[in-house]
Amino acid sequence: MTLRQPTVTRRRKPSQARSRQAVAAIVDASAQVLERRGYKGATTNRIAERAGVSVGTLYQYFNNKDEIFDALIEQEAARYLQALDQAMPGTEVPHREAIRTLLEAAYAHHRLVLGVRLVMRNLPSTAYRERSQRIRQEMHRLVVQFLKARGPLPGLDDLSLAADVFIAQCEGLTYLGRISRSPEELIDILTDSLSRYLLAGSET
Amino acid sequence: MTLRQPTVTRRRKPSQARSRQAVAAIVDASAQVLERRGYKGATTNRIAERAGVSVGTLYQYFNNKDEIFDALIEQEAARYLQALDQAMPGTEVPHREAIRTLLEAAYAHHRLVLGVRLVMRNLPSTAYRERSQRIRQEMHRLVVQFLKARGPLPGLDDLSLAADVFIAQCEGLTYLGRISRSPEELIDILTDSLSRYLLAGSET
DNA sequence: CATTATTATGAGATTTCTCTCATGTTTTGC
DNA sequence: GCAAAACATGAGAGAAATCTCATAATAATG
Repeated sequence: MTLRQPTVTRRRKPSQARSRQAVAAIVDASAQVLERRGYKGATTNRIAERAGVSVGTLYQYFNNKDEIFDALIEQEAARYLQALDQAMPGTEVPHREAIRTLLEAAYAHHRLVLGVRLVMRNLPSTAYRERSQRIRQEMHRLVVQFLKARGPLPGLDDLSLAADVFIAQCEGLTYLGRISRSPEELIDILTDSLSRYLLAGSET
Repeated sequence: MTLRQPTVTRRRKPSQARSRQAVAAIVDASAQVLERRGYKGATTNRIAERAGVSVGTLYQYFNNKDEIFDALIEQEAARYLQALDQAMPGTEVPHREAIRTLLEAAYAHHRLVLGVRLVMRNLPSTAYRERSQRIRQEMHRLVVQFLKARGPLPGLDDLSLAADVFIAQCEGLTYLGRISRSPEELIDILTDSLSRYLLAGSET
């Protein structure tokens, strides 16, 4: 009997520009198809078609369908955190405006975050938790850093707690965004809510 | 050419207690399998097995797999809203405690809400939006009613807006619940955040 | 410009799931 | 207690998706 290696990468690794482009197109296409047709409708053939390559090409670089989604998760998580990091306002910006800026950055990614999360729920639950936790921890770190940079806020002793409230708001923003008010309005009201929470003791 | 009726119910309708029990078991099983294996792993055979019936029985009452999830969505949405409605505290309860009570009710359902939402995202997008919107509207109505019953809150002119903030918090709670802090702690901090927002102008 | 390495292709073999149907069991009605 | 109606079963037909492989095209190398 032949022993099966776990998660063998028996696939080609792209070395030329052409193939790297193909891989990128496939991952991006997977996000689009996912968005349009849901998990059920996101077949490998459709993804390949949308990416403008053949299924064969797809399977040159991915062992199976879920590996594509794996790559998508990694990519989007990285992009999301990077966007937040870059949007991080300096201390010269007033608190309220700084909060709004971060919320805007979070909102800009909400569609993809949703798609990614949908996929993650279809992963084995351990892998899902591990990934979620990693992303969330990184986001938590960013927000704590943001709050800390703003100096001591009166009435806010536990920054870790405050960061969780912030993240909870971003989550809410993400989901409400699909159905109710307009993006601008949503960001308005959540800026308001968070300002009241974080700046309850201050005057600005 | 034969015209195909849209959504024909060519299935049996349960009339005996036995079959009604089977249908309920199937719907409940679908939620469990969904939770454990994700959308992809929720096959009709597995759902039937978990429900303790045969696939044949399953197809006596449902035209196809998605109809099971349809029933699940209806059931869980109804239960969720009903739970919120029943948990609605009277006006004798202090504001802060009343807020906590509602958040607890919302949290108690978060797992199922998550599962249901996962399914909904795999439905055709129009059906998805329509349902989401209906559920959200009902929830919005409940929260506005709650806020209105509590008399005029200083500094809160737009109750509809406040309700959206409330719902956003519930969403956040739901999602954070999977990964970070303990439920009790989460409810604590969100009670805090919401109290600060809703009661910013009052003294209680 | 010939040789080799890399990449691309898509028909279809294989796998997996959905759903049917012929048959058997239980309940109801009389 | 018997006929009819309702219900249950699960092997497997049919449908649908995943993934392979033999072949061809393109790029790199020297």
